[in-house]
Amino acid sequence: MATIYQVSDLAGVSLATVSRVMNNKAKVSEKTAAKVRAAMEQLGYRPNSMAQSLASNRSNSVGILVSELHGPFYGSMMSAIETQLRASSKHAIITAGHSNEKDELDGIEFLIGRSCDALIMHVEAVSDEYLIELSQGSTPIFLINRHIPEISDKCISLNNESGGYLATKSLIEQGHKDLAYISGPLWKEDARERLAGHKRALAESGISLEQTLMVEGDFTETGGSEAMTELLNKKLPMTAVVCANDEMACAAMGVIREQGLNIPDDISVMGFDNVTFASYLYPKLSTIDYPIYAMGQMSARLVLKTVYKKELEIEHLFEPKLIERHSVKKIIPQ
Amino acid sequence: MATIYQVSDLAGVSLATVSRVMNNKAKVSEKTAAKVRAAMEQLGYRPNSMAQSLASNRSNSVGILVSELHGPFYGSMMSAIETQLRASSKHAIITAGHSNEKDELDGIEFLIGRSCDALIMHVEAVSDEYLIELSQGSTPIFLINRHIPEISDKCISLNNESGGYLATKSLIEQGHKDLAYISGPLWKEDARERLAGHKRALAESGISLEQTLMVEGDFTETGGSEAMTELLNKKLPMTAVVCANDEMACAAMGVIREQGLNIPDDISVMGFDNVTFASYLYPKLSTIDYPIYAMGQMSARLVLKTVYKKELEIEHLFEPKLIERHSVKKIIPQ
DNA sequence: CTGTTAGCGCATTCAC
DNA sequence: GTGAATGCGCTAACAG
Repeated sequence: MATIYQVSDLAGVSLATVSRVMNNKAKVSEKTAAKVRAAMEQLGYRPNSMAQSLASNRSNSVGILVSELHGPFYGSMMSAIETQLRASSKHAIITAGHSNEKDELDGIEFLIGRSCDALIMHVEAVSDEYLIELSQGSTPIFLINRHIPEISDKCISLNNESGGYLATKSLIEQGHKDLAYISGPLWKEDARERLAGHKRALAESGISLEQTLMVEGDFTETGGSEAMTELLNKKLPMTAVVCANDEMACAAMGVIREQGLNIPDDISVMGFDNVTFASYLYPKLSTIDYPIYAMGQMSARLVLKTVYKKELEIEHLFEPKLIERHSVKKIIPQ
Repeated sequence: MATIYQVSDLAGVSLATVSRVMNNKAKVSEKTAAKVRAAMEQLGYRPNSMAQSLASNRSNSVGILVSELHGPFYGSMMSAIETQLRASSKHAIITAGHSNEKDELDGIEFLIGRSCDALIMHVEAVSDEYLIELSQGSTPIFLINRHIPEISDKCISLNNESGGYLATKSLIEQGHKDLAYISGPLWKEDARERLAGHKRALAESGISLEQTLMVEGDFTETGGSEAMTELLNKKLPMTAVVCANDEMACAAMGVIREQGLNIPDDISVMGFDNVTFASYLYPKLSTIDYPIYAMGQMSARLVLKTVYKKELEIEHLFEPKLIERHSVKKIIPQ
């Protein structure tokens, strides 16, 4: 790899000048600039970004921490962020936290160590206190799908409670009374919030919790299958099941069908997230739209605005909305 | 951030010694090592990886270039690689090439500029020549889903032709004669290979190409919908459609059903890739298994072996296999 | 076993 | 406008 020295040699200027034309800071006469550019071209020169960051203390790259690298939800999130960032010539460095504290901490340290100019994180295991402290540090951090009042200007979040409410509410409005609920893992905040929304809708309609079924899932397909199986085994009346995310809903649909039951005639299914494949299922899944792409984009804009001083409008709280497709049946009261 | 100097100060040793205990190279007496560790602890010292790489010319991180950050296929691939790498304390730096030459080149340069110790790439737009030349460079590169004879020791690939053959062959064996094919974008090598396999199966069974339908798709759901619609509009006899990947198969199922047709009674559907959601579709999609997780893992092992000198067994060519589920109907000859 | 001395490739004061 | 000097934080010889 050619270095800045070789370029300055070939161009017959000092390395400071080369540096200047690279970053087009300070004025350089068009004539010498041309010489330098020619030399860079000829040598196939590429600045070493490690050296750049070491010297300048910034890297034009932002660290992204997601829980997993797979799955439609994180896929959309990563895509959204990367696309938005790249449009401003910033790069994303992505790593996974696997929803456990050790890996999340590890990932955060890694990203900070790589001198990312900022971090955008979807973290679930680290504490609010830790994040608040981290936010005082020299690397700006931004949170997605998590709201911490003390640093709410750094959060992009969804009203999960409202989403949970909408889901159950719509089922009730369509005549369902015997509802089952497959929650997310309750140590996760969003899972708790969605459940809270569910309970609010129930309470509002005078349906007591006791007369409903609930199983704790884990947001994965495997967990969804197990939960649905457990629910069915209870042999209790149930005309609809609301799932705390689409992956579980999808798996639930599978086991319902394996039991010879029809969706939505025997059991209606409601999801949450509105991931890409929700509309490709059969029947098409009714769900709650989680505007993760827009939120990912917004988090990148937040970074662009805060760290790189671009003029941008920011929205911190997003609202979910109901998407009615074909997995829910309207019950005619008899 | 604390630097190595502050640590050496506090511990009362030279910075060389601090460096030694960090990398536990060379022998350091347990006593001084303990002092150093205590100092590091106390200062919350974290080595600056930029400085480390600049000085050592290696970064303990490997660059991953995928076409997209979303989608089940790349999700599995990234997860597989990251998991395997992390088990050896190496980190992945991921970026997207968007299947176009500019972004792929850009991504490669970015990753090399970040002094990745190696690159694992799923590239489609750059030329073989470019890659061969790149492989002579100082950063080792490895290719996934692409076979270039000149550098086959750096390739982890799938026998796509065989996969294409298996798919069509199985349909023919089940009595289908009026086949339609939705290919991938034919400028992509894997799309061409899969199509070649399809043609071989056809030829072998004496079915002429003329009596089959074919439309070029683009591996996306949108493209799959359009292609299937086009196929249906031709109003020609068709008992089965084989799709060059699962995303398109999924979309094709959607439009088939919208036309009031039944799967597999009216039209059988065959996919390719066996992505996670293939088994969650209804009916469950029959497809060709692309062991992308294993291949991603293997590519990481290749890096571990070649670059980091671990003892590992490597397999370069993977074979696809037929997964029979419920989207294909056996036709009883009358 | 431990300390000293040079750079790694670049950005950034300062002078001129 | 342009060049010379200094340092970012660390590794890697080389001595001792």
